Amino acid sequence: CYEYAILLIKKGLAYVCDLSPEEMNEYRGTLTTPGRESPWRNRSVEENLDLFERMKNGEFPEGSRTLRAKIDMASPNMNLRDPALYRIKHMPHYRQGYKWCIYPMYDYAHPIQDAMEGITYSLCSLEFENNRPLYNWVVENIGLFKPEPRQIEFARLNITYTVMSKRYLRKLVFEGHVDGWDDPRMPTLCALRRRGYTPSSIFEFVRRAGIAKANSIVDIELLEHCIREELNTTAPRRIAVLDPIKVTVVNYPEDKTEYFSLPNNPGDPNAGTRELPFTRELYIDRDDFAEVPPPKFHRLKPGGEVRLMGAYIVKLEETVKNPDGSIAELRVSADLETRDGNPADGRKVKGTIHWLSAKHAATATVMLYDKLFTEPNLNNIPEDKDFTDYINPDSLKVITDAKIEPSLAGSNPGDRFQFVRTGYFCRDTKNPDTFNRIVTLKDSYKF
RNA sequence: AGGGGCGUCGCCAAGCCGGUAAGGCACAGGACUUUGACUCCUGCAUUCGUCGGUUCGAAUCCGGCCGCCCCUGCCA
Repeated sequence: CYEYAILLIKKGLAYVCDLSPEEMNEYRGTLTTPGRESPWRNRSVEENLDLFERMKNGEFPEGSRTLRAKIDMASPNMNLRDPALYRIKHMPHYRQGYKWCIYPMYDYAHPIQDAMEGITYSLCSLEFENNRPLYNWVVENIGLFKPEPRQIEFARLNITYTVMSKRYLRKLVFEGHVDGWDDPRMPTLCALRRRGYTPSSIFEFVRRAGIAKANSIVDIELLEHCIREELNTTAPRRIAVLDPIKVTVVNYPEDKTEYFSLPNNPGDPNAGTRELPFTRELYIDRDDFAEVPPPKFHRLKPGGEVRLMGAYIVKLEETVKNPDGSIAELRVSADLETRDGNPADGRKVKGTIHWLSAKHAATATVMLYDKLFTEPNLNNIPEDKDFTDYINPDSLKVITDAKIEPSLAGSNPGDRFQFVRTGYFCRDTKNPDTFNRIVTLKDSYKF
């Protein structure tokens, strides 16, 4: 950059200006009125060269002088009103230490660096559109770049219910609203990775969202759709009972253990199967039982039947309660003829629920992540509000005593599964005993 | 106010050297289902910010207006 600056000085296209920051601001004019030329604008090439050299060597204090491009103080584009190219900074240079005291401005260094790196299309976001004429000015007036780099702008990605700017993300981390840059609720790549999002699902999301110049905010549902779509074909199904209640199969022998074979992916026969132990004492999810069922409730209810996935059809016989009224245990009877199919009498059982043998189930911690904010568009909140006012208090629910099927114990950190009827989960890489919910399954059932 | 951009379905987004509105997400029905998942059908802009002009014909060309974003750092 330095050599090219010398070149521009020699061409009479750059000059050392002694205006103070305040003066320069005043000379710049306003959006509607032209600026005035600096009194130092027409120094000789020799003087400019000498002063620039001495700026570099640290002879002048910070803020005393700048190297400026000689363009047009009356330009309607403020960036072209003799922008600073170099300013003095008395800070240690990464290689020259305190012997080097000048540093180039972004607008000057950017096109040069692009050219040196062989960049032909320099992509950036919309707010740099006004800088493009200056980018081109540098490229054209240095005139030495073989493929001349070109700057092309496009709109940055925004997603509903989250923030994307570094400034905001930084605040979330530093104020402790999240556990760090890789907190699985963050939209950072390291967080998405920890959450369980695959690179391919993110690529697919970005591809479908598209690239354009309109400021926009993409529905988070599109991102979720992309990871569900991928994991539906690749994630092995497993059973986890997040909020367990005890179920006793009254007509099943106390000391018997049967193994049922469940598909790893019902949509993909090649995915194989795994064995799941069945005993008299089971766990099912609290959500799958209702003492007073809402309409169209296809799960366990008084007098009703459900299919235990991959096993028997079961009928609720009795609800045992604790003294405080809470449910202690559900007692059901199994139709032992339905192990491999439907009942001979042709009756239809609508619901299928997941279950685990109490004796065999392992315990795990499960992190249920939800949207970090309650407001879809954080760029659109009232003036007197801060974006942190909209943080979702329920963005994380920790379950410490979830029951998981035994086979999950042999999985590795980073492995992804579909917890059947619940969602997609990823074994955490930082805390291997926990599973992160990547995304829920779609659920068309409305209470 | 001067300049630079942008405005097509709830959210994205093709189309834009004129020929009569792709696709995805979301949503709503239905089929299938030992995941209320998946899959599969079906529906979802007579209209392209708006007004007017040119034309046999305009989202596409022309003009006015409206709305939103960016620009007055020796930040990036």
